[in-house]
Amino acid sequence: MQTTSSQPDDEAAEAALSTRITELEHQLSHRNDDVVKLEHDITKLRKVLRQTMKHVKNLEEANKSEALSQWSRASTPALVDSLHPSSPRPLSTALSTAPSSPSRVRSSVSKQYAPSSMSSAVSSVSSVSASSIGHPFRHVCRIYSILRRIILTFLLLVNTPQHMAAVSVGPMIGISAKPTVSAKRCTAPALSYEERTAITKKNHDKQAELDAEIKQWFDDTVALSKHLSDKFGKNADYYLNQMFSDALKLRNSRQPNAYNAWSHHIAKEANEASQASPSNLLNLQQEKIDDYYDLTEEQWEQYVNELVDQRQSQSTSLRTTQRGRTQDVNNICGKIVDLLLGLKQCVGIEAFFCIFRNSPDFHMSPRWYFTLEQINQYLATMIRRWEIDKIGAMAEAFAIAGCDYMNLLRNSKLKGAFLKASIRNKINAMLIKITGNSKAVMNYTSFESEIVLRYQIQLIGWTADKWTNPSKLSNAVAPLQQLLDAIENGACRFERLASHEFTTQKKKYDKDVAAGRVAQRKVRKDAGQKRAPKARVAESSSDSGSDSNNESIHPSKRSRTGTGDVDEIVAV
DNA sequence: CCAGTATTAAAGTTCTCAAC
DNA sequence: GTTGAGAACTTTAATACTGG
Repeated sequence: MQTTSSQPDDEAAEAALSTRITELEHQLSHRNDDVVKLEHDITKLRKVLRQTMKHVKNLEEANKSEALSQWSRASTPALVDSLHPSSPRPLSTALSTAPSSPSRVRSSVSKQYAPSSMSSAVSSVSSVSASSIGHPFRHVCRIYSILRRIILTFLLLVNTPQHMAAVSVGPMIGISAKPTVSAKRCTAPALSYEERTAITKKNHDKQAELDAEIKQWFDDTVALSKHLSDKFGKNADYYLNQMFSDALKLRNSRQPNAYNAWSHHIAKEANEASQASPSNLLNLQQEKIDDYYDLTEEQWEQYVNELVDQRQSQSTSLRTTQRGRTQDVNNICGKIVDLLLGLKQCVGIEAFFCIFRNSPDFHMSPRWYFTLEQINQYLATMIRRWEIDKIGAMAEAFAIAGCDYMNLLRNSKLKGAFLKASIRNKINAMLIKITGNSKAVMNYTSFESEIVLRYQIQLIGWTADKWTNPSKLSNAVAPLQQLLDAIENGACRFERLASHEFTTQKKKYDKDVAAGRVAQRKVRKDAGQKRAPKARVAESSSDSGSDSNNESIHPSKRSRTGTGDVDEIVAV
């Protein structure tokens, strides 16, 4: 009987033992999984730590704040995301795009004057380590705390004055405002424990109510974006971007980081593989996130360069269609106008611009913009031939001609006039340069006395057949072009006279003057004579209109009729 | 005395015209 | 269309005068 009674006991014990073994095996397998995960995460952290130490070296040599910012942008979000492989989307994306709680809004505002990227990175890491990560990741949290200490050390390094790489200096003169005297704070009332608890509860309730209201507003907004998406097409995110980020569109684009560059690369590959429909980037990122961590630094750099090239191509490549070009012009004009008006408001400026085409393939009338219409009216009054239609047309014609003036000139007369003007301008510029006198003016008639002896310089390499004012040279193009070339390549130039050369030149000049070989400026015909009183002069001037034969009256200067060849360039 | 103004001549530039 | 001559026009410098 004992045997029969003990046998079932043994069987029960064996079954219980078997169950216990199964449970233990099950727990062990879970623990093994945890260990594998832990090892995996520790490997990733070591990799990040190595990169961090490398950045320490870089920071000692380069712009520390910039490098640190780039590092945090490139590495930290990916690191945070890596610790939540089960999350439906990367944590960094979720953190940045999820409806912000009021407390998060406050913290972001308070950190905007700190090194923002690092602050946010540290807070992200901190929040992850403190709350979200479960028991198996306790070791990871410890390593996180070490990392955080390293990051904080970086912050101190960067913010210490002797490590500043670039210093912006404010204005030398500041406007001194009346200092604000802070009011003396009242002494806090003595409250009992119950009263404090009640106040705390009241504040919490108020905050919860506010959070609920804001959440409601955000949910409504998201619902509206979905409604717009259904009604007008396009993704709902597009409308959220329109609502929240429109003002940011004028800002410069962000520097591409390695994660974004890799994302761009895999999306491009996927889209090229399946022409049918564009792939979902978030899904792609989750599927291939392990590939990202296996990349070498060279591959990171390669992907970043690829993205930079792509952006550059988008911003500067030739638009192939008329519509694309027109849209581009419209967009850029709108942005320029916005920027100028912003400057006008913020700084106090007025401005105008003219945009015109440089290719006959693109059809667009020259566009002018004035922040103030009166500027155009004033210029039209004060400047002869300020006609924006003509100026725009001339600028356009010049640009289309490849910015080569000679291509625009129809005949040798115009070409000669242009070459003479160029010669005059360049000789005047040379004279100003060698004399150091910004008001020096070339004198061809009295060149010997007014230029050579006055400034102790001489002009060598003059190629024209005779020495005279360029205006009086022949309009033949070839010799004028030869002279201009000589001036441009330095063969024709001013040179300083040595003292003995100057003495010789001076003696020769004096001799010529004595011999009457140098034409002197005529003596005024009224020199030494008393003139009529001013009142009488003014009176006779006022009568000039009725007495045009009065030779004592200075003839009124006639304005040019403006019918010359230069105006005809507009018709090109 | 000196700054401002008016007048004039000379220098420099642009335009017209006629010959080729 | 090109070229040269000269007229027409503008700019600059020199000179003289006025009035504070």
